[in-house]
Amino acid sequence: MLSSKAKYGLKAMVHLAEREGRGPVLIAEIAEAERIPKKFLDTILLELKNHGLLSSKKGKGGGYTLARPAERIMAGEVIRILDGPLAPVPCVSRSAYRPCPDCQDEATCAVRGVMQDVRDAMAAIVDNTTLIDMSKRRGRIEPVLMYDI
Amino acid sequence: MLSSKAKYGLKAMVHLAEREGRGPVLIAEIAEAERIPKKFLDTILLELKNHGLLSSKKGKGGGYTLARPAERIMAGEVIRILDGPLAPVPCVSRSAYRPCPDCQDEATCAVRGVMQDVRDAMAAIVDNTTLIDMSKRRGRIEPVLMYDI
DNA sequence: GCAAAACCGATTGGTTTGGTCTGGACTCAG
DNA sequence: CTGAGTCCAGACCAAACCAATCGGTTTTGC
Repeated sequence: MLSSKAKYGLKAMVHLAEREGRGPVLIAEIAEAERIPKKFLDTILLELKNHGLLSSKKGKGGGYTLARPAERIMAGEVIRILDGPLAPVPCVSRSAYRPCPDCQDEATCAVRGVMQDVRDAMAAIVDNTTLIDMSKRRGRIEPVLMYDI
Repeated sequence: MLSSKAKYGLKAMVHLAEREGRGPVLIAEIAEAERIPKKFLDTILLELKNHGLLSSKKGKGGGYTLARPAERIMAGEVIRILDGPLAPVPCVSRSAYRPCPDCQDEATCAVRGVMQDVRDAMAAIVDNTTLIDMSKRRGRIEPVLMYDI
């Protein structure tokens, strides 16, 4: 299950992708537009910033911007930062392998094989979906924004 | 993340698949062989029984047996019973659709599309993997996979 | 009747989730 | 310099969830 945190993070990132090139965006604006509790979003964006996905500027005229072009930021990066490894069991994680505490022999574990397949299938999707892909796929909120000055 | 409960349930089901046709198997035997806390396994097997995946016999000479041939029991069934729906967000679940409490319009949700793909990819695997598949695969060396993380 | 075994409801202790609170640090206009 | 506007940081908290256990009860075979 995707946590609220990761869900909010993805929504916020897509929001930023859609404002790309138009300067810093306020937390408050994102929170209102995407209906995310502002204080919670605070901590989420900070975490994404500390992992290098966002840049920020303080003070008047400040806000957040994507640290890289939106077409090079993958959904999988956001999810891993906010929710941890994708892998359903730690022993099949590539980014954060750990042996499962309860099985003494990975080779004879009946569960591992199928979970490895699941992990790979999930990774194949989220690591090939960019913020732009996500934005394009959603139904447009305000077409009026296209006629921006 | 797969819960311990589902993991134990899968292991127990594969264990039963490997004893297929040889009469009821004791909880205690499964618990010892698969290194699962017995009392916990108690509740897990009961739940699987109440959902129709297992049959049981009480008293001396009792135990659990698969309610259907192992080649017709899918990993996905076990996982859904013990862990609930696969879908990362409720609004893309086929078996248990619910609107996400926080988005007021599914059509404009940026997250829904990619999560739907993830759900479908997971389902394609776990709903096409039988207990027999899991049993056959265990003990073998996993082929090196090509996905990057 | 007695022991073996599954069945069942309640409870516990720990962890995670989904936040909030309070204050600090930095930036810029005037 | 000062203060309003921002982001930054950590401690804190209630509720939910998880993993497991407890203490029994029923059913069955002999």
